[in-house]
Amino acid sequence: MTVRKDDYSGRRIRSVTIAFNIIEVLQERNHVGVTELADELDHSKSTIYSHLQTLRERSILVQEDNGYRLSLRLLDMANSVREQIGNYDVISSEVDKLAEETGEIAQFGIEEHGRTSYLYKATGEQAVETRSRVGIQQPMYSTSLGKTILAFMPSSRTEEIVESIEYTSFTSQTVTGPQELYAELDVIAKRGYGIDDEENIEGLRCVAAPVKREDTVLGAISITGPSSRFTDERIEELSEHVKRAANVIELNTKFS
Amino acid sequence: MTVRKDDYSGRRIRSVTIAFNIIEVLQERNHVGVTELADELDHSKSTIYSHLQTLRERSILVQEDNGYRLSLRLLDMANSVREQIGNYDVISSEVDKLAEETGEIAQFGIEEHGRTSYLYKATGEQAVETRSRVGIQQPMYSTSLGKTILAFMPSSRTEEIVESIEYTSFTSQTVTGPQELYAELDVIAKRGYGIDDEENIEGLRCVAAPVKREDTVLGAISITGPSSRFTDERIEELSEHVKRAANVIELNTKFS
DNA sequence: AATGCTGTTCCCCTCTAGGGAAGATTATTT
DNA sequence: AAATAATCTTCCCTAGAGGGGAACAGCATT
Repeated sequence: MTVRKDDYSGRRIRSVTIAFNIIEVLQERNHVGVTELADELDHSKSTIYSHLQTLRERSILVQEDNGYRLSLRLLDMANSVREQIGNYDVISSEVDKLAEETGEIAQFGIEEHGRTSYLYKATGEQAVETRSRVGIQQPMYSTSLGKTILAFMPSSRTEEIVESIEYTSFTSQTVTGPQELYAELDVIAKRGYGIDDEENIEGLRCVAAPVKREDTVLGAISITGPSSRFTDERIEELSEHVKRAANVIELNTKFS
Repeated sequence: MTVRKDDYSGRRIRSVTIAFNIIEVLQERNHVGVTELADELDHSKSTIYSHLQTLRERSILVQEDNGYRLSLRLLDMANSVREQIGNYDVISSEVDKLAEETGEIAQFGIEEHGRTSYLYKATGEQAVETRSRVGIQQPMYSTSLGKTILAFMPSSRTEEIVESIEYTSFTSQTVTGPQELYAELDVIAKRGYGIDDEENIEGLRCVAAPVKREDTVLGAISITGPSSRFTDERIEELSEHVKRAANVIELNTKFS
């Protein structure tokens, strides 16, 4: 297996960075004008203007009366990403089912550059609000999805990631270093599912099961809920649900 | 109302163009390497490499064993776009309903830079295959969605668009110029719904109703199907369906 | 061990692209 | 309606960004 570096080496292209800064601003707030963007990103109006024209020509954004906004073109890109991941339909339908039958939050995540990225999320009837969102990243060591993925990927890759992590304690329960994490991963590997016991967010617990494929993991599927409802017994019970869902997804992964 | 130019003036940023060329290649095919991209886009490996590192740092793409692929970050962007459009939930549920009750393809589109962009698509039981896809653009003058939107937007904007169109005949029925188009728009405005009678694709007919808001149009909702099933009577019948769906969406558009 | 792939780094030189400022256009004010 | 103040857009100058070539490094295959 090729050794991947998760640090960022090499040169950066400044104008590309500027372009994505613009896109990021537009992601948070639409109908922004040239002047406003120039002020916010600390560039001259002419610079921003040229960028906007470039992005506009590429149909990344549209110009409307009251400013620029991101275009639907991005929806097409997102679709391509979903298709490339493969098995999106099975995954989403299993996550939906899980959310419905448990009433909680169900999610599917994969590893990207040593972090957990959410591919799909469904919220059940009594689900709590969380800040997790499709497409964003979270640390691997503080989430059930991340730890579960780590526990089942080829050990060479697991080590790469574990060693490159900078550990930050989000709560008093957060794993604080490699040794502790390795121990936890062992437990998960043996038990077959991973738990997040208020390690990422105070008051929230999760259970996750890996979706395996040959000698590696495609991702993991999880359920999240408030500690009040997520007793040890309930978690064990829920672990059966996630394992079953994971299994269904695995069975539908013959090709791709 | 501000006069918008739909032609592309001003300077372009070359490196941003290169970056999006890379993204476009990656959209069609994942796990592409540096060398391959350099060949395909006709740039040196070092150039492509720097770009890839930049995009990687921005989490636009991920580097895996067998090459680069677009990251889930794009799903997050797509979500922002949907949120910015507003009323996405009502729109998608109405389109779903429409597809289900008619068994055909139902779509919702908006205008972007004088073209029709698809925001949402649902396919019913007996739906035919089409190349339309969420996020992509089609001409306004050859689609029921586009013509319907044109028919109900402020006339100043309609003119701007109609005049800037370059007319291409996709089928023998395609509208061929401004005069013909204006006449058609009049009919649509009076009738309350628009029709595409094999004007965009041979063998396909569509009906669309506008989703209005104050003095302008948010977009339009349509049903598409094979001419064999879409007799004039059926179309008139279906027009009621789309008008009803459009109305439901309108009623849910108080804010935003 | 040798060859042929990849990805990565280095350096040079050109011309890109960022910035300032002035000109257009539209909006707001009086 | 004229005047003012915002925008957006264009133009030009010049520093340094970034594209390219080539050499290097790391794997894989033979």
